[in-house]
Amino acid sequence: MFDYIEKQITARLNELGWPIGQIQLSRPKKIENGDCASNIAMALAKELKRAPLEIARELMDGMVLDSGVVEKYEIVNPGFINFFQSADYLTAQLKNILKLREDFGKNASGEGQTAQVEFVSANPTGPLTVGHGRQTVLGDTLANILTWSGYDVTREYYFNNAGRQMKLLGESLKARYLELKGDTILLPDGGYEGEYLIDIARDLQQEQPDLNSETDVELFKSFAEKSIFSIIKSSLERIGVKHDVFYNERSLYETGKIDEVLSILSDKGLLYKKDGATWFKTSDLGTEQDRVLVKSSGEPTYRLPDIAYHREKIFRGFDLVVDVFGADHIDAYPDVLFALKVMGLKHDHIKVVIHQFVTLLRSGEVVKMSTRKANFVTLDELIDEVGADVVRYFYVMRSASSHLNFDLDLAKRQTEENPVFYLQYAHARIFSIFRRAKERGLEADAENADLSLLNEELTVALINETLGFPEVIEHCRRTLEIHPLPTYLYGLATALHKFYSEHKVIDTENVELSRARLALLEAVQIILKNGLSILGINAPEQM
RNA sequence: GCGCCCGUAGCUCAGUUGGAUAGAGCGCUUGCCUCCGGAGCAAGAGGCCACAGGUUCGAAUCCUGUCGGGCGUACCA
Repeated sequence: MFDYIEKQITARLNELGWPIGQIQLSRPKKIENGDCASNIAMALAKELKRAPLEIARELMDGMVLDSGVVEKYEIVNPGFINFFQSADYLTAQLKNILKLREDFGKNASGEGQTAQVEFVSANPTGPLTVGHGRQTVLGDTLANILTWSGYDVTREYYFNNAGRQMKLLGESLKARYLELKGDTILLPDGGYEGEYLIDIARDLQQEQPDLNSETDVELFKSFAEKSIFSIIKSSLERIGVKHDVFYNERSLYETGKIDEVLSILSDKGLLYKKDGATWFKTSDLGTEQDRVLVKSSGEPTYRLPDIAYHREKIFRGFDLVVDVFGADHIDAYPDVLFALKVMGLKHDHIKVVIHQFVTLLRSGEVVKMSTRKANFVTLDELIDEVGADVVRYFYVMRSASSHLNFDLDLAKRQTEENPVFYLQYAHARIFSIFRRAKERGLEADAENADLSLLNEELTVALINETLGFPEVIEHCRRTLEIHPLPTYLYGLATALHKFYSEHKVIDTENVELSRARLALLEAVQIILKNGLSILGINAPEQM
């Protein structure tokens, strides 16, 4: 309907020889203002130097509107043109949902294009924490949205299993291992204190009981990496996330990509040596201080492989690249983009989604989290407490750019009045009605149902609500924000519950009306299921 | 100091590219089960959209400044 009206207005503007700017159509909040509103008359008022109402009248006079789509229109103060959709249009849309079913909501905006979403990317130094969890769910859900928009999506996990931190990890495990053998060995300075390393040390002892203080730390390091990665992958699996590619930073060294970047930047005159380190002139970018790319020890900082990695992403030819980072990485990406730019690479298609921190509250107290210290809460523990569905929903129900307060006590208590259950209940409730209808010999049958019977206020409101689904998906894709989806689904569930309270669906005295209402419920059920599947949440048929 | 994010009901948060009388959940007050699942619905109270200017037909939304909170500002990742 929006497309149709936009087309008609454009045609009419051409006819009148008026300027065609951006035609903004919106869905009015109040039903008395119709189903689609245009502000075009007000927008043109200045340019045409005429009153908006007058412009609206001239525009609309002589406009031909298909009565199968638009039933009527009104021109109201201060110059809105409000369009009211026809009942035929509404029922046609409903039929469309029932025809498309699990494809309803998909669009072709990314058709034939590839997208890569990089998320999690935690180095294997410890289990995933509550903080990683947000990124995990955000990234996976974004990937789902892109899939629904037609993209061929690659989910990627970038990691580094070399360098100082991993060495510290190996040393920490070695200390724990020797500790189990009765030695009193202190953890290395800045080492990893988490209890998970004690468990891993125990496993190692089982497998290889004869290691000692002479054993090369490399052995401990690689055992720790293997063990922790398996813990991480199991967490990801529990929450329904599966990466297509695990990209090892080391490969960038082995294939010489790191050196290539250094030599290109050097040729551009953007590198210089100081105090034994190699510096990158980022001051052109506006940073106060230049950044170190290679430490005086000869080891690169994280920035250098990050640049090389993103250069590879460009070479790999993705049409869209999405990086999901936590707010603590906010300073890294401008450097990377700057480096790509000076290397003459186009990077407009690289989008960065930054999410703010998760504050975890337990018994009203803020739990500070640090992987190296022992006092963190893992994603696994969170899933144990509230379940994967609740975890996934809570992580995406808020805007990524807002801080997320995750109150564990509340999340547990909310097993009774949780928005997740509200949505799942709506879905289950529909199935319950279907089961009961079947007992009475009634089934949803859109082909033969007389959908024009669906004309009561709450019923029309519910149908209208269903039509918004594709718009929400499209909006999520465009903005790379996903919280509008849970918000939308919640509203749909509310519209359903309201409809349910007002109208009895199964009425053996009125089979025609029952059929039509069952068809409507089926449409709602399809959308709930589609929406929940994008969120990675179960849509139960009974609870 | 500088950069990014946030500031909307008692609390947690929505509010599509600027639109019409700013919304929801929780909590509080009060109704609705002989009836398809009450994990629900209805009604009520609760607001100077942090503050001050500006842009315009029109601002919670855009611009500037101020105040408050978070994150960063490493030869850690």
